[in-house]
Amino acid sequence: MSVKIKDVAKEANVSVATVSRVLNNIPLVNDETKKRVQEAIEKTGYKPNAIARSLKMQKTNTFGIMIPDISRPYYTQVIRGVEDVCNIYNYNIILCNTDSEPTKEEKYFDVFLEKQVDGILYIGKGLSQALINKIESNKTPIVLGAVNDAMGRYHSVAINNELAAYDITNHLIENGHREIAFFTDEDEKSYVGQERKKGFLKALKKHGLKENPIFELKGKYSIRGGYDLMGELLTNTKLPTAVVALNDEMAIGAIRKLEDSGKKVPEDMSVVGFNNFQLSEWLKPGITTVAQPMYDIGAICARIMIKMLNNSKIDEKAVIVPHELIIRDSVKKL
Amino acid sequence: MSVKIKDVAKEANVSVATVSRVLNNIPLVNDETKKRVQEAIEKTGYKPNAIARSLKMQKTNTFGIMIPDISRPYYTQVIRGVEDVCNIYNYNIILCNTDSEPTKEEKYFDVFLEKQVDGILYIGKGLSQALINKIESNKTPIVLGAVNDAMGRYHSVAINNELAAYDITNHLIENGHREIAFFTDEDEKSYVGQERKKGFLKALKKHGLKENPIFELKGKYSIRGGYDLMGELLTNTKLPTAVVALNDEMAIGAIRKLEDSGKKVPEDMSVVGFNNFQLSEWLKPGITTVAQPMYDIGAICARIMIKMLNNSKIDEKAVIVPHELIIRDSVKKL
DNA sequence: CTGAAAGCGCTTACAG
DNA sequence: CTGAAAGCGCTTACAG
Repeated sequence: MSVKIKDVAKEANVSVATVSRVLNNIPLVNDETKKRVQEAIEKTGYKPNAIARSLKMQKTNTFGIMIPDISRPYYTQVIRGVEDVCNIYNYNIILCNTDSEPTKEEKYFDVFLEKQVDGILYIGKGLSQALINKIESNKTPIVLGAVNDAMGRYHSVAINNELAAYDITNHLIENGHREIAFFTDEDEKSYVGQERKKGFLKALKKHGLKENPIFELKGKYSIRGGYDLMGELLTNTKLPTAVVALNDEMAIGAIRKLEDSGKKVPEDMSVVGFNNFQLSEWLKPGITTVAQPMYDIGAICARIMIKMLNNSKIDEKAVIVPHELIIRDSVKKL
Repeated sequence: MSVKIKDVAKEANVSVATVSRVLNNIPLVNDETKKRVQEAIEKTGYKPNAIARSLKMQKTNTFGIMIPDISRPYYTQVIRGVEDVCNIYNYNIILCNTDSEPTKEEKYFDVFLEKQVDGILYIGKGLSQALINKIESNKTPIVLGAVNDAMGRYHSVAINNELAAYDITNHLIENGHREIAFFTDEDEKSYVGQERKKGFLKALKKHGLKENPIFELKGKYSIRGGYDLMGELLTNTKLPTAVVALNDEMAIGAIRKLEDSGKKVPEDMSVVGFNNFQLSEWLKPGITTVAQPMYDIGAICARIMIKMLNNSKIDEKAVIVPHELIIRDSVKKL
């Protein structure tokens, strides 16, 4: 049996109330009593029971965080950011992989409530209506990472996805590209996918270019996904001179397929990605991409959450973090 | 205010004991009463409070898991394995990044105890003496993932690291390599590093080859680390024909440095890695490596933990999962 | 400055 | 089959 506060109290010859006070650094304890209690704690090897404390305090110092898939490097960095600030403020996190499936998101939301988390961090493609209903019928604070809330109801931290897509498309156009393919998410409801599509189209429009529907391909956010999509694209008789892939893994797959088909990047086709995957700088060709401050997104989410719990004032509801166009070698100047 | 078991009881006109019984599927409840309670639960939208339950039951259904760094892909897969089986059995996990630093490991161990986790999963380079002391003065079950316990005290799940290193070194030797460099961990205490070194030396010895201390270089388990190490290696006047890097990221970095120095892989030097990093098959050249079943390691760890908590019999203390030599294009036959 | 007591939201042995 | 009550290990308002 482990030692309880009662045991410490007995050892120190005081009441449990007093022990609790020294544990929580409540000032009005006599210095000598305090020392006696501290010695008793030391001697007994007492460790407070966080569960009991949570029940009494109605606060668990735990966040629930849902992400699509922890084995994807993008999310992994976000989580590290969250963890690092959580550690500073003594919060723990419960992690759930949703695979971006709304039913899993809903299930885990309920799990979080049962576990009495103090706040929920949502990272995913966007809130389903069912999830919004759950959020609304509940007072648990929520913050969104890597997505914005289209309606501006909840706190969020993300880059400006539309602008990011605009920037990289613009980069292509300024390098003389006129026919540009777009490799996007197979999930039409993806908020981020939609935003980037908007930015892509806006850049086209600004330069008087028209979208070619044949060049918009939907697939998986993976190397294999990009590889397959490029396979599809190459069946066309007319080819674009460049492709915008919605993440770097897709871009890597697309490049590999091009090379396997005897084509060179960027000589025969330019390919750009998104997210600045850690490997993207090491590959040949280095991949031109848009970097997101993933670690910061996670860290800021956690900070906002903690502020909400402390009822501190939070400056802006939707925090936009800066993206950065990273130019490497996968784009040819025409 | 959220609804409590008391509110449900009132609604259904029964005692809280009865509500608790239907919640926990304890059979001896009248069918009709049961239905009334279920309706009341539905109506009030009651969700049980897991914290209160944990306090009473002395069981949190939570595992603490410590890993070096969640942003490294190797660990990320392990975690996914853990999570997936935890979900099946309704366990949650609290995650901590230790960066393989013993002081952090010790700190988080205490955090886990305070949080009353039901079990601890240790993933790291090996147990420090201080950590062992903590484990011993405590009854919380522990299982080790990706490392073995040299003394056989604790349950563990890992590949046979010595044999894996032996196999891949052997592969090099059978391809005619006689001078082989070894890129290893800068941390001498790494248990895994030591085991692999043993296997490396054993393979050398078997073929009557001698170790060349100049060719053993210590560095970081990252692309940058491999890049730098290769830079160091290349300062020698005499060069090996092959290098064994202790992970694929290191191997990728080494290859990049070779290429940046105008050398070709595998023509000028062969390079092999470890772990079968997801990108290793997509690169040119494809990297010859040893695959570990990372997801399975995590999943099995979790299953063992759960068995321990149920006092089920567990067949073996140290589970060895199979590794696999994956031959791609980074080794030249001499 | 300190202690006795209530209460956080559950579960379960006991009695009926 | 069901309920009253104790208790899990804490914190804190209240009284002294």
